[in-house]
Amino acid sequence: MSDELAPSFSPADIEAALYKKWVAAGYFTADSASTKPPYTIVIPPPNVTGSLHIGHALDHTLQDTLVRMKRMKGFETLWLPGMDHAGIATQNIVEKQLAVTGLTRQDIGREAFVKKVWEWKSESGGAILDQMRRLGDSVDWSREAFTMDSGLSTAVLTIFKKLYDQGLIYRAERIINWCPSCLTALSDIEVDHHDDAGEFVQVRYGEGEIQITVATTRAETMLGDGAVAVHPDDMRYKHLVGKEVLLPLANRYIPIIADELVEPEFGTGAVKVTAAHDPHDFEMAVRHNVPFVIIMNEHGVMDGSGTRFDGMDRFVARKAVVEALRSEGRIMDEKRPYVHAVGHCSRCDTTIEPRLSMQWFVKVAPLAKAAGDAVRDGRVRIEPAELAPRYFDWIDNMHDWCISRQLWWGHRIPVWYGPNNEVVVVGPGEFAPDGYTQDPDVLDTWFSSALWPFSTLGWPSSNADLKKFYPTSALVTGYDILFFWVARMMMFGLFAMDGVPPFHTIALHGLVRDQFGKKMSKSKGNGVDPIEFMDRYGADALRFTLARGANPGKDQALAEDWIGGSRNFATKLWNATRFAMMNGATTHGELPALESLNAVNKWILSRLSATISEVDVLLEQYEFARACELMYHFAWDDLCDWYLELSKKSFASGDSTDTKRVLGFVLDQLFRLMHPVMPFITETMWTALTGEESLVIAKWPIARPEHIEKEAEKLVVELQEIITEVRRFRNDQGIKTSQKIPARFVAPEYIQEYAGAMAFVLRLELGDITSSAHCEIGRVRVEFDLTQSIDAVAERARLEKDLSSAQKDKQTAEVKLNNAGFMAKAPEAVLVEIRERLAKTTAEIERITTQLSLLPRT
RNA sequence: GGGUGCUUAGCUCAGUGGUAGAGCGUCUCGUUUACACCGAGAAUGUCGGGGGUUCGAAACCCUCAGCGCCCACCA
Repeated sequence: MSDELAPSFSPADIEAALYKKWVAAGYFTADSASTKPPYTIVIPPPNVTGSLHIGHALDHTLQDTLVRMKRMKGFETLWLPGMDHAGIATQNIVEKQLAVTGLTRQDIGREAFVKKVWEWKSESGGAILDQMRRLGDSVDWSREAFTMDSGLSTAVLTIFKKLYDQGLIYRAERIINWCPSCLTALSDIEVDHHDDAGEFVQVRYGEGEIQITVATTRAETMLGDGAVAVHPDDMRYKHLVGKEVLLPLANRYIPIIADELVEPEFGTGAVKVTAAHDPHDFEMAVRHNVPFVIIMNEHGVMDGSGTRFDGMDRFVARKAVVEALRSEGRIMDEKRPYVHAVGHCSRCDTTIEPRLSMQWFVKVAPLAKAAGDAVRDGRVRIEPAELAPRYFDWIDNMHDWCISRQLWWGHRIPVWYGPNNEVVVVGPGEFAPDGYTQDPDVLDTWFSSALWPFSTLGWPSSNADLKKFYPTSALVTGYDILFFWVARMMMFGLFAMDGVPPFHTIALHGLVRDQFGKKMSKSKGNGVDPIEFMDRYGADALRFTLARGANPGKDQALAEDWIGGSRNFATKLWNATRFAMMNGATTHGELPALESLNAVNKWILSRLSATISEVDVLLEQYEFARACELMYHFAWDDLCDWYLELSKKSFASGDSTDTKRVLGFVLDQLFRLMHPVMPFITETMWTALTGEESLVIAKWPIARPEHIEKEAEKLVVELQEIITEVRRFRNDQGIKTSQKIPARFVAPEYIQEYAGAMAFVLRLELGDITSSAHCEIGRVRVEFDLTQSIDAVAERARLEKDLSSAQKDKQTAEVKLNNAGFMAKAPEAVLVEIRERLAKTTAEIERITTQLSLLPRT
């Protein structure tokens, strides 16, 4: 125990030292044999860029806040940290690095490439871990990094086989989203739709008797047309159905079919059917036996149409095809630009090409039903509830999930093919027969991520961890990955764990925006760097800022000023604690009997208890912003601005035994309460104050109902009003705060008792004086002996302002009381309040008017 | 196209029926025995527009306008 705190603190120093101390003491390590109730929290896989993103800083701040609180409440807490994040982003980064040496992944081969990714990943992953530790995360990192070739791999094999055996995984040739740049299939949510200025051209097919005009935005795909479709009831085209029409440029004859899917109102009412390059067309083609003509390769280059367009890029071909058609006089109409939604790869923004190919899919219907029901029937809560409709909307209308990716970085699909197209799905510990070859594709990263809540606990083997910590208590994450990750964990959790959902609560927070509420982006350069802010303001300041801005499900704007404000708050607390300790604040000994305390001490205890109970409720409801707001105002306003000020007199006069003990108690409790949001500085101050081991393992503060003291609160509010009024008077009179004024309180006994304390704060010298000026606040009159006469103009202005505000208040009260409807229907409590207001304002007006009349004319 | 959210002080945002709030910024004063990363005081809003419900609306309902986000295989 150090007897005093340094005049200033260095965040970097205390952060590094304390983190080491906490880890060494084993505070963060969960023990599945413990008998405490479990509190498990799932945290998202960190990103792969090698540096802490502000969004992750927010994630981890909120998660760690909950974990620290729960730990103090006596729970056995466990984080489920994720380090495994396969997929395109990682692969792209390493491929780019490789490209610097002039090589491609094909050049060095699959094995060498994967090894290279691992090397890079452990490096960047390690960097992120260090950065999160700096933030103060109390993650049990001994469970970190379930890797591709350890526990998670077994889990992937197990669930793949289980799904396959139940017919929930299948392989099929379908139209999928293909990125010609990443060269892989993508799931629906990896495709972003945004408006592009394209073209919309009407092309006349056929010759002579049999002609029909179709409309398209992708003219080049006509080379792969297998039919033209119209609506069955469309009278314009009824006579053509069943006939064959000449396909220009390709010089083939294709049938005209009728299908309900066609909108007669749209375009010309006739649609070209390109079975292999459009999902809609694919559906119709299956129904009508239209052939699949593939005319483009995986790079988006025309290939296989047997025309002169082969070898052209798809966009070049589009222009060329339109030109060729124009020269044949077949373009009947064209709109350019034609703005319409086009799919883009969410990673590289390349325009998605729908492509017919053989892929693996998860049949989601039964899984999604279960995942929706778990929330519908209340077994899983989504916080805030407003976001639940978004979840239902998505999960109830989900298409089958394409899980194969043509990448090298990820879990290999555990399927082997025999020489005669035999298919063997390989489970854990199983092997395919000799001569079989494994599917070259890997699984979508969210496939393995979906296993997180139970695979990290050792599933599929049943052990103590899994029994104790599943289902998890909470998932705290941004709403942006509700579909990517959350919904998929729900589906797989329910499936693998016999219908038990993976979490009790899904708490969704918003995203961090820039200071003007705009989305952060690299191209705009408005991103913020959490590391830089921690360097400059400390981890506590960053954490408190993020927590203070976190309203459930709502985005928060973040600027450097905000963090500076939190740092100021930390400094304020530091100085207040230093002052308290210099004046002998202590946590030793019994708290004095309540009845024996003065009103100021009673008041601060009452405020403390109220704050504790409100903060506790708010944190349990994931209302971080409101909780922080209460702590902030209790600490700064109630404690620093009023309690410490009002206590200075007793410290100065040496009559402060009660106050020392009460102050020590309040600080002790406040630090416990704030520890989850400002772990480092509270730990430092608390251990200095109490001499005890650590706040991490201290008990969470409990509100004491017996400390709630309405009378004391009322009295202190009165004292505050008096002090504020005298300060106003001094200010308006231009009297320096440092100048002492002889004064006297004319007040009821219960106020008079605090005259000394107030005089100390107000720099008044109490004594028998000749009054030359005074202030009146309700029943209290403060008289001053001013050496010079008062500034009557300033005083008149002050009083007139008070008068007009009192008159306004009186008027609104009168209007209400004269309103028959109000008198008849307003509740009694409101009536009483308004009557009191009327009485009070009436007295005020009388008092001020008298004072004004006594002022010398100027 | 379908959802959904927002619009409150200069800026960013709280506020789910009873006299409009916070942080930052602004103005004035001030180094008094914790703190200038401070203290004291002050200014600032027909709560997006228009209707309605109510004794009473920033809040509830309708409508219009603007902004944002999510979802969407209309060629």
